This record gives sequence, structure tokens and C-alpha cells, in this order.
Amino acid sequence: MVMPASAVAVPESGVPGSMGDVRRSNLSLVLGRIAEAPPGVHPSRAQVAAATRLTKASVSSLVLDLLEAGLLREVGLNQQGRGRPSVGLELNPARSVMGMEINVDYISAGVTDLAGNLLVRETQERDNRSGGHVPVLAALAGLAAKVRAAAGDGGVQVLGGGLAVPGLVEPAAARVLTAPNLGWTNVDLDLGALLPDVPLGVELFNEANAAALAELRHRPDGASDFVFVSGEVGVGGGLVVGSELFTGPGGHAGEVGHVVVDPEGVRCSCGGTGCLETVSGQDAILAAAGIAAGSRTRSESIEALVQALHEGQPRALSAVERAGQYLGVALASTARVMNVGSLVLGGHFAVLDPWLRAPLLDSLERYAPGRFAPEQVGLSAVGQAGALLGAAGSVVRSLVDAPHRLQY
Amino acid sequence: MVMPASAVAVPESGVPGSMGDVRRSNLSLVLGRIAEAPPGVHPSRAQVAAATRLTKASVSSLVLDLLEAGLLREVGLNQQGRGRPSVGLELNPARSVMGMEINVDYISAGVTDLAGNLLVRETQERDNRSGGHVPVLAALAGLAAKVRAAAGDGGVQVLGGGLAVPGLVEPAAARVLTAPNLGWTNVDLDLGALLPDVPLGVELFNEANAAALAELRHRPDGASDFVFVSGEVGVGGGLVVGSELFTGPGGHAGEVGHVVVDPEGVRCSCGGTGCLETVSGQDAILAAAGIAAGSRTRSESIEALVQALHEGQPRALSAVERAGQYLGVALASTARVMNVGSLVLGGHFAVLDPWLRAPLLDSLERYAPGRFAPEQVGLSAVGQAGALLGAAGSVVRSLVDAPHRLQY
DNA sequence: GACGATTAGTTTATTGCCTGAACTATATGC
DNA sequence: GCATATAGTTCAGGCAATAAACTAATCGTC
Repeated sequence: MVMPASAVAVPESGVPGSMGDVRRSNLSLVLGRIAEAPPGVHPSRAQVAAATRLTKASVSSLVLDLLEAGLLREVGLNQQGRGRPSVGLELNPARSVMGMEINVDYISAGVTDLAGNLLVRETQERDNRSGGHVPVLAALAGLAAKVRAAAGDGGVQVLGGGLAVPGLVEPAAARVLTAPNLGWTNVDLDLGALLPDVPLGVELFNEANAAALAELRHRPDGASDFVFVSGEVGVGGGLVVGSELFTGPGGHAGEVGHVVVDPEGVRCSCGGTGCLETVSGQDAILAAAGIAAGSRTRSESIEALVQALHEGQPRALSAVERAGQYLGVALASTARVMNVGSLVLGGHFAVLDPWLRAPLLDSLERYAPGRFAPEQVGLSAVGQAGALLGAAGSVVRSLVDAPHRLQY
Repeated sequence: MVMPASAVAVPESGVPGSMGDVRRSNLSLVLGRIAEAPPGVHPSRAQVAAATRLTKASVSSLVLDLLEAGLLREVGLNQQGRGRPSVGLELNPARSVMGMEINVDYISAGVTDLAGNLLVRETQERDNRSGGHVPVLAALAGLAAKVRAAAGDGGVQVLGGGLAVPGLVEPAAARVLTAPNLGWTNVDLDLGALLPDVPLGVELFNEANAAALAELRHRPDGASDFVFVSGEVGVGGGLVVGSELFTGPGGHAGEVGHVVVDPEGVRCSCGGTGCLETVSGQDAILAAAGIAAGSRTRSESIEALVQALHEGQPRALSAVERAGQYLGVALASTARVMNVGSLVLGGHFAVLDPWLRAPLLDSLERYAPGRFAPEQVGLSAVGQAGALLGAAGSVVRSLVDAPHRLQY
């Protein structure tokens, strides 16, 4: 797992520290070390002790707690030359978390083990725009139950879940403030009903943020700082800084789609003017490319656009070129304000990359010269499953950060 | 990067927590409570215990350490009705830190006590653009020695210092990467020579960042999240998020001056195109207003501009109007990406506020509708002393965060 | 194949720090 | 002067990490 094993031997500010905090911090430190290990590598207590600089005695005691909590498992003996063979440690593969996603035209639920491997996943096509949120959640609860049962058949226990939604969310209140493409406003979600009786409960995430976290975990270059731009109906974003999601004071940072790229531009659905979304969002590109929605679904329209690009249709090409140029304007500004050095394109930006990339790079060079070599502009490594994987991974991560939550 | 500034003494990432961390954290917690108290209020051990939820026993022991370290002082008896009178606690007024500033045409040094009150300050006009950094630092060392001696005459000991510089800095390396307006590039500073033999050493800050921290401390509304825009020769910025400076992964976040506000705009000194600085920087405004630099100093030019505005000269008015509009574009984008809800104007933006404000607010409303009520757009509360106060305050803050650094 | 060297993991004594409860100190009010 | 109330200290108890000694298991070598 890619995460900074930050050993914070101390509670949030404002509350006194006591020795229990040290214990909790060190539990997290040890668990994090084991979670970080590459697949197939099973560190021993001694290795963890060396890596963390805790003593062998402390690690033994901490590992015992984690074994009892069911988070770790001992796995065989590692023989490494002389001396007593070590006992390998790994994340318990019988513990898992569920990731769920509600999008405009589908719902999806999947279970990953604590190492992030997707064990089961089911997607169900569904028009979620009509009928309000109640039936959507009911359908998702059914899908989740099904997936959970499948995992249970494999002997896997689900500890908690994460739900990703394309809109502004208030995670603490389990509330969706606004999800324009779903037509939801101030919707309170009964997350408990979605996945009953799980020890860690269910957390709520913004879709682009969740997807950004999934990228963080799966980036081949292991970048720990980047701007993720998710091109969906709206243009969303996730800011990853120091391997953490940056959500800002209000919790909704990363609205790259509403950076002003053309002060003289057109009105945006957000009420603003000249937002990136108005030139580089799916609808804007399709319209500029002259591809009518007609009776097509959105993904069919994108396919038609790709087809047109392959055919070299000038209108399609210039629409995408324009989108790339303006994307460069927004990302140059964002990257300079945040001082982030790499970019990850998701959604339709990834799909359109072959045509979008050159104008994007040119634009970046024009507006933020010398900052972005081509290799700093990457494509999504997880694709459409990003939101689901990110939501699940984030729940795992918060568990690794605070493993004591599972020891009663 | 300007200190992690988490309210607590956290060990380096990956280092095990031990009981010493608890002690350090609680020392900081207690000291922080006392530092937070309004001027004239001297909390007792019992009050601190109640506020922190530490036991009276722990607080007594922690306070003893802090007294011995010279950070706290007992002050008289508070009589509050029945019972044994309490002993007031306050930050030791005999301990202080020094703030220093190098700017284009002056150097400045001042001493504040730990509560942030400015005790002595001296400013010396000086052309720092010519002759390189060595004589500048020599002059500043002399000024600092003078100010330190003055403080010493008052019985005040200087514990450490902070230096603010208008440029990109690498605080850990005591290095100025680039300070365009000083003509410095990759300059290594001997900070120790600036203020010899202080227990906490001297830290380096970016000017706009330091000023932003000073605003944080002195804001009348107590806002803990804002974008500070410092209008100097360049347009700098400081992002304050959750009462912390946000410096980004590379340590140089907040370059509001290089947000693209006009993709079709002119070349910027940074190599980019259409940056805010190219339309709202001092030089840009003065040029647009038709005010020649001539033999004037920069501040004289600004005075001439204000004069022209008072006289209602159309060219000056429209130059400032344009600057305000574009400032709105940059701030709307920045505030949406960072999800920060209030703005603070410094430097010439504060000076020009009477003429700048209306177009700025209009522009904000146009590009980020419904986000910025007029009261969310404030003016600098500290003015020109901001960088100096911020540098000093930041040193105090890192001391409060980690008071054990003073107990040998 | 016994023995020393080597490495893994556990046990034990010690130390540091917080907690709670008992205790001392110093005021008010009747 | 005595009950009451509040501030602050002392002391025993417990938890968690550490260091060092100890047990466990394997390899290499004579």
C-alpha cells in the first residue's frame, strides 16, 4: 500500500496525549509497514522492527494485537540463510472492504481485500436521474448485499464500505449537497442501510476524489503529488498532495472544472463564466464536434466522437484541440497555485488522449513553461473502476491509520 | 517549506512513537492554551487542566517544565471568590524572537515578545538590487545586532529569528532559489551569522507566506482559511488553510500572481503568458495608468497613482479597474480550486482598494457567483510590517508547537 | 552428528508519563 | 472558628516502550 507510515504518536490537537496514543500510533506504524510491502513479500517481525526502529519486543506485542484483531495473518516460514527462520506477516486476506459507486447511468459494488485486490464486482445499468435517490439507494443496497454474500461465500468478511457519488458531499453528515447530473440536492443518505452491521460503517466520497485516491495507489510511477482531472459529464478533480487528498477547509477543493479559462467565455451551469467545463466538458466537446446526443447514451456519443477523430473529421479534431488547449490553461494555473508537479487525466480526457495530448502539452508549455515534461502528464491507471477502488481503498487506509478501531 | 506547523510535536514520518512524544505533545498543548489566552488574561493551572482535560497533576508537572525552560512566568494571584486563589500563568515577556525582512529598497529588523507584541523595530532604506547579497546580509546583521541590543537592554532575550525574502525559498537549505526583484538566484544564506548564538536559530520564509501568517494572527474576524494576495512588484500569495500555511508538495504553493487570467495576454517575466502579474502587478498598473517611473522610487510612483485616482484621471481609473477585474478572475479560480472562502488583499491591492474593490467584487460575482460577500474580501490587518511580524510569529509558533526544543 | 555461529522471537526488569485519589494550602462566609 | 470551596501537590498504580537476557530454530563446519 502506498502510504506514508506517519507515526503520529499523538491525538488530534486539543486533546491530551496519553500512552494509549503511543500504542495506537505504533499499531498503525507496524500495520502500515506490512501493508506497504509489495505483493508476495511477507515481512517478519524482525524486519518490521528494523524498518520502524521499534524494538523487537514492541513489535511482537503490537503484532499480537493486530493478529487478534484479525487484521494480520502469519504466513509460512521464510528461510533466509542462517538462523531461525522468520514468520511472514501479511494483511489478513479474509478481511475486506466494499467500494460502491452511483453514477448517472449505472450503480456498482465491489469488494477488495485489504491489499486492494478486487475480489468481486457487479455493475448494474440503471437510469439514476429519474425517481429521486430512494430507489437508487435501494437498488444499490440490493447489489451490495449480493456482492457481500458472494464475498462471504469465499470466507471473506466485509469490515466497512465507501460510497462514491458524482457531486459535492459532506462526508461527516452523510449528505450529498448537490449532484447536478443526478439531480440531487441536499440529500441525506442512510449509509448504514447500504451495508448493515459492518464494524467500520460506510463512508461517503466525491467521485473524482475517490478516483484520485485510486490513482495514488495504482500509479506506476508512484507519484505522491498530482492533480487528477476526471472528465465526465462535469469536469471534476482531485488534488493529491503528499500522498494525501487535499480537500481544503470546506472539504470541496479540486474543482478544476470551474477554473476560469476564458474570461470572455460562456455561462457555466455553476453560474460562473468561462469555466473549463464549458469548453472541455463532454457536452461541450460533443457539441463543438457536431455530434448530436440524439437517442445515444453518453458513452455511445463518446464512441462516435472517437470514430470521427479516427476518420480525421476536422470539426471533431478542432473541438478536441480546443478542449486540450483550455485544459492546459486550467491545469497550468492549478499546478502553479498548488505547486504540484504532475497531472493525471481520467474519464474522457484519457479516452481522447491521442488527440488531446499535443495541444495540452503545448498549452502547458505556454502557460507554465518548463514545468511539465510529457512524462509528467499521465493517464489514469485504473480507468472506470477508479471511484469504486478509491472509495474502498480509502476505507482501508483509514483503517491502517487507526487499527485500534477494530480492537474492542 | 514553512514548518509543518501541526499543533503538535510529531516525530518524523516512520519513526516510532514513544512516551517522550506524549510529553512533548502535552507540553505543547499546555503552552498553546496559555499562548492562546487573550491579552491580560492569565489562566491558572486548574483552568488549563479543565480546558485540556489533562489532570491537575499532569498540568502542574508540565507547567513546571515550561517555567524552568523560561517560556512561562507566574504572575500574581487571581482571586475569584471562594477557595484558594489561583496563580496566573503567562508567556514569559522576557523571551522574544526577531523578525527580519529584506525587500527591494529596505531592510528591517524587529523584536516581538512571544505574544506577538512588537517591542523594537528598525527599518533602513537601502537599494538591495545592486551589489549582490553579501553586503545586504552584512547590513542586516548589523541592524539585527542593534535591535537585539536594544531588546537586551530591556532585559529581553532573543530565542530565535525569522527572515522574510521576496522570492522562492528553500527553508531547509537556507537557500533563496530565485528573488527576481532582488536579482538573486540560488543564493545560500548564512542565517547563523545574521543572529549569532540564539537557541532556536534563524528560519527563512517567503515574504508573501510570512505576511499571510501575520494576517492569520491579526485578522479581526479570526478567519482560519483565506487566500492572501500580496501586491508588490510581483504579485505573491499565501494560502492559509485550517490555520496552517499551505505550501504544497514543493514548498512553493500560492503563486496567485501566475494564474492565467488572459490566455491571449502578454508574456510574463516568468516565461508564461497572461499571468495575473502581467495585468495587476505594480509595473503593469503604473504603465497602464500612464505613470512613468522616471526617477521616482516605486512607492513614490504608487503615491502618484493614488493622486491621479483621487483626481479622477480616466486612464488611472481604468487601469485599476482592469487590475481589479483580472484579480477577480485569478482569485475566483484559486478559491474554487482550494475551496477557500475568504480573501485578504495586501500591498498595493490594499492601497488601491477604494478604486479596486467594486470591479473586484463584480468580477468575483461573475466568475464565482454567490461565493464572496463583500465582508469576505478583507484588507491586510498588518500592512507593511506583515512579513516581519509573520516571520517572527512563525518562529514563535514552531516553538509553541515543540517547546521541548528549549529544555536541554 | 555435535557444536558454534547466526538470526528470530519472547521474557523480564526498568523507566517515563499519565491518572486518580488523597492530601495540603488558602481563600470566603456565617 | 469552622464549614465550604477551590488551587495545587504528593503518591500509588498502570500502561507502554526499551534494553538486555533468554529461548528457539536453522546452517556450516569439523
